[in-house]
Amino acid sequence: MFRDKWCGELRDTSAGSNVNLAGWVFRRRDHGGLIFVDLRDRSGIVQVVFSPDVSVEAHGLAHDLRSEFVISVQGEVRCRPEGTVNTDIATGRVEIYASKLVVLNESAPLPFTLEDAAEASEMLRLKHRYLDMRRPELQRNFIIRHKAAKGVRDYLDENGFLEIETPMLTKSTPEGARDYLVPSRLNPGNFYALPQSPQIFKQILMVAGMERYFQIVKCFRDEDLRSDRQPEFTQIDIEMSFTDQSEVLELVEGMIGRVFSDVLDISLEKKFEVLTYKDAMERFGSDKPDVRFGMELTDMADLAKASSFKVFLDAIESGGRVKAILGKGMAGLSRKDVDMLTEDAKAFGAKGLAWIKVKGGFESPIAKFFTEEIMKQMAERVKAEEGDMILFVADTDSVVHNVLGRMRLDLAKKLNLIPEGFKFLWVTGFPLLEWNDDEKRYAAMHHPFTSPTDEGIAKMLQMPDEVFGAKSESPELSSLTAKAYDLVLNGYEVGGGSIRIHRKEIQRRMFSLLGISDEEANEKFGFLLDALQYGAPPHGGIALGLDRLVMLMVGAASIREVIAFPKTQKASCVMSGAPSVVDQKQLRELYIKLNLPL
RNA sequence: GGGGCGGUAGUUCAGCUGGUUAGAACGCAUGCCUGUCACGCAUGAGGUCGCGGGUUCGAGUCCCGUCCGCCCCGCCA
Repeated sequence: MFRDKWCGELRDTSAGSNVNLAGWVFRRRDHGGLIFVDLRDRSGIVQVVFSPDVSVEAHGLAHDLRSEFVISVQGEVRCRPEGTVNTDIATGRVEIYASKLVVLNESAPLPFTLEDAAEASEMLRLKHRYLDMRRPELQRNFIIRHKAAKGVRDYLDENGFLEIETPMLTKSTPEGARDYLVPSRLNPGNFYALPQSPQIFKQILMVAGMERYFQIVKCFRDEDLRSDRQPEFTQIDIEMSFTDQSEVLELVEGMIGRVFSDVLDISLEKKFEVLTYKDAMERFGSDKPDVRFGMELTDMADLAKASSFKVFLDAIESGGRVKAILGKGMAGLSRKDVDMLTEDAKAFGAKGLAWIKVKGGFESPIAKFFTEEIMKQMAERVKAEEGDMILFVADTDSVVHNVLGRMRLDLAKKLNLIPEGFKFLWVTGFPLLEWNDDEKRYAAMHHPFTSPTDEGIAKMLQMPDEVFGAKSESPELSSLTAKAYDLVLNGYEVGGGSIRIHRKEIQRRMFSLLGISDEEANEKFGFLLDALQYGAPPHGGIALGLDRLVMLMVGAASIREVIAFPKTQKASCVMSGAPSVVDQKQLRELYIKLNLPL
């Protein structure tokens, strides 16, 4: 036995007792006569004193200790002498007088310091992730991640859910993200796909009468990375039978509430705020708005109409919008600052940015197009006060919302308007379909198994066949709403789900609506369609992004801080070197010939 | 596919309009030190300035290309 106590648990109540500890040398302070070592294990740090008065041998050995040597120590816990207590650490009232020291392993000098003060570059941290993970911050992240996952399991278990595994080697399906493919040796020329989510399998588990399923499971999507997106990530995947939207929301609210209270000791509001997709877009210009602060998008069309500003008038004339946000305290911005804002707006897709400063009257290049009275009403509507600035975008509906939605976030960050805390939000009533202008077809906004609303189903069943697979956008189809819902936390989408289609003929109609022929549907999704004809119960569910949720819980800026071995933006692992070339032999076994670009 | 930022000692960085021997702090090594806790003191070692090419009498610095990392757009049902 190497140890009988953890470093971080020692208090003055243990004074006088003999303990065995094991861990890493965090810091060594060698005074010649006395040597102090901060010994670290996962639980924390405790000071070990090596004195020739206690053990000449241990003291001699301690001279050669270096950072991150692995040692075990036997010694007496003593209260520290008057005036030497360290209030910065939990164990600061005691120290261990070492009677025995064993060096279990030495360590080469580290490529970077483990002290949090000087952060190493992320690449270096990832290359030596085993060192990075020794840092208390990362240890805390993984403890919280573990507790969150455990809270989820406990809660779902108590609510009658069964954790059931689904295959990792599965079938490539059209729609959605790019698949990671795995060649099949036994079936030359054929490939498995790694799951983008267990969607179809969990629906089939409902047909199988499992009624309540969950899984904490890796999913894979071969798309470009972001600070909140990794090619492999973990979902809390949930599906239940005989359910409806409100029951799913209630379940998740309970689960999240439980996790936040268990793990962070934070009690959330019992019911989360609910916004429709339409309201979210109108008010915040985003389907995943951060609602911790206001700065809402304000419609200015009626007032803009009363102006002689052609840009505004044209936008309204052609069915577009004129909306504004309030730039709190931004009237002092220089010409250059405003130019930069305009560049931002253009980068987000706007043709330009109009503005009015409230600065002892109204100051604006477009002031001449407005009466004083109109500008006064505009200012009142966005609650602009002296020193503020009103920012306008006029364009199509989607451009206005996208640009102002992004600027709202950007400016709020710059102006420090976003309060700390956790604000959950449901976004519901998503459109069922999204027109893809490049491919001249509709795509499912959520996924093709999402149920339309009841009215939507009725409409769909009545629509003439010509509507399906239409090559142009149809107002009828665009207005269909889905029984889908997203869970948003502080501006991040942390979950999404829906009530599913459980009747075969509706699923078939859905496929044809998406321009997927009966033949293709049978080939790609035949197993689901088959299953649906044998008494599939009504069902629905949700999937939550565990990585994102934990990232927000620990206050990290990137998902990589809560993943043990994350990948870089080029989806490589700098520690293992994956991905890498493989032997010709391996390729031959798989009947694969490379065709690389020059 | 596109935009932006970065790559100099083991680490974090500085290095101006091109100019002598490329610096600092921390870390590392050796020695001294019995109350430190970012211990202190003394001495010392340590550099392919990401890589390749070009301009120039001369390139860490300018130009072109390329690789890598980060942020964002597109993409992510």
